[in-house]
Amino acid sequence: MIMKPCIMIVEDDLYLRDELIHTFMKEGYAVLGISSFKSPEQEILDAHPDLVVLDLNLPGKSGFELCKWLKGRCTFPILILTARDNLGDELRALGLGADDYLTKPCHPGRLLARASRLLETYQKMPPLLRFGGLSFDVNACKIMWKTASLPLPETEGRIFRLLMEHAPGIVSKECIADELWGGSDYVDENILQVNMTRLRKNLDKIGLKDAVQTVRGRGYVLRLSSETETQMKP
Amino acid sequence: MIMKPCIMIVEDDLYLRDELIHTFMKEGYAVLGISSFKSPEQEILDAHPDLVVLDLNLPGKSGFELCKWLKGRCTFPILILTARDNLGDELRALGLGADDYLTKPCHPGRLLARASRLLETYQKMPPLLRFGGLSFDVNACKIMWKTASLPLPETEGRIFRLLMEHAPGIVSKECIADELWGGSDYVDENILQVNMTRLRKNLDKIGLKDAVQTVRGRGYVLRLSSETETQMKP
DNA sequence: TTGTACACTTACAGTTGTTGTAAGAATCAT
DNA sequence: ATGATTCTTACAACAACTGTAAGTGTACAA
Repeated sequence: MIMKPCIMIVEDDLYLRDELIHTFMKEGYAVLGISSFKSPEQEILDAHPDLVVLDLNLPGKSGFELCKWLKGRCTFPILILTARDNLGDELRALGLGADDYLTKPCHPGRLLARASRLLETYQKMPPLLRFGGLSFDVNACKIMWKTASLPLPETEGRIFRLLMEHAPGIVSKECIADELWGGSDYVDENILQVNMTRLRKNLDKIGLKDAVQTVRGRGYVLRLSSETETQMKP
Repeated sequence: MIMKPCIMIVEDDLYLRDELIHTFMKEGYAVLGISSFKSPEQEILDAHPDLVVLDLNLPGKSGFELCKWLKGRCTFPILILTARDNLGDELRALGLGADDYLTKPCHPGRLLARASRLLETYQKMPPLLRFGGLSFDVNACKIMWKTASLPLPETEGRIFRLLMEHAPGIVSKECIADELWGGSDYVDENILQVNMTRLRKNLDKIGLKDAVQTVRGRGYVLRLSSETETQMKP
C-alpha cells in the first residue's frame, strides 16, 4: 500500500485555493488547504505535508517569513506561487530556502510538473529530521551538529528521534516506553533512564550538553541552550 | 578546509560557455566547461560535478537524452538552460528528471540563485550512490533495491561503495585492498575474498545474486544481470 | 528538616554482530 | 593435467549493544 503524497496549499484567495486543490486532486494527490491564518506554522506542522505550495501575500505573517521559519525546522520542499513577478522577490525567496518560484497565472501543467519534480527529489533522499541547527539522519541513525557527526545505537536513536519529532514539545515517558518496548507491559521503568543517561553522554561528546532536559513528572524535552542557540540566529 | 562546489557547463556555443564559466567563477565556484561532444557522458562522469548546467540543443546526443542518461546513474542536480522557450520542452525535461529549467537569455542573478538553491538542497541530503536501479546510502551503509533495504557491515559496505563508484568499470583487487587496509602492506590476500563471499551472500538476500562478478586476473565488477536489468529499461 | 517519590548513575553480564585467520575445496586457463 | 587463482566454511577474538540490578542523588511538600 503506497501512501499518496500530501500537498498543503497556503493561499488566502479562496477561489484560487479551491482551484489549486482541484488541480492537484485530479492528479491523485492528497491535498489540504490551509484553514486559517491565525497560526499557519502550527497548522502546517500538524499536517506533515510532503510539499507546501505557498503564496507570498498573506494576511498576518508574510510568505517570506513563513518560508524562512518552515525551512529552519522542516524538510519538505516549498514551492512559491505568487503574483509578485519580479526578480528581487524571486531571489529573496530562493535565498530563504524556497525550492521553486512560479508566478501567477501559472499553467497547471507547469505547476504540476514542478511540484512532482520536487516531490520526487525529496522522496529519494534519506529522511532527515531537523530542529534548530540539529539534524538527525533516521536511516543512518546519525546526528549532525556543526560539522560533527555522531552515530547512535539503535535504542538511543529511537529515543532521539521521538524527541526530534516532538520538539520543542515534551515527550512523556509513557510515549517513549510505548514506542520502544511496546504497550505498557514493560516492567522496568529504569531502562528508560539508563538509556537517557547513555544518550546524554553521547550528545555531550559533540557539545550538546544539556540538550535533553527533564521535565519532572512530565517527560523529556529537546532544548538547545541559549548559548547554543545563538549560532542559529541569522 | 571546505571544498568549493564544482559546476560543469554543458553548452556548445563557445561564447555563451565562457560567459557562464565566468559568471560562476566570479561567485567562487569551481567550474568546468565541457571540452568535446564525442562522449559527453564519460567526460561528465569523470568530472564528478556537484551540478550540471545543461543545454538542450547539442551536437550529437540531445540534451534530453543526456539528461535522462545522467539521472539514471548520478545524483547531482541538473539545471537546463536553453533557448527553447516552450512549455512542452519544459515538461519533457522535468519529466526526465531535470531539476530546473531556465530559458535564455537568463539573468545571471536568477541563474546563480537557482543553481545555488539546487546545490544547497543536494548538499543537505545524505550521499546516495546510484547505479541502474540500485542505490547505496553511504551514511547508513544500506543498499536499496526494489523496495528492499539491506544494511551492510562496515567492511562490506566499503567494498560495495568502491564497486558502485567505479561501475560499470572493473575494480582491481589492489585498489580495494589499498582502500580498505591501506597501502600494499596488508598480508593476507584471502581476507578480500572472504569479504567478497560475505558481500555476495548478503546481496543474495535481496535478490541480487551474481551482481558482483569476478573478472579473473583483473578484479571485480558490479553487473546487473539482463533479467534484472529489464526492470530498468523505460 | 525530613520523608517520599522521582530521577540519575554505575557496574555487570548475556547476546549479537563484525572481523580476520586458517585450512581446504573448487574453478579456470593453458 | 597441473598450477594459479578464486572461493567457501568454520572458528575465535573482539567490540558493541542491551537490559538488570543496586545504589546514589534531587526536588518538593508536610
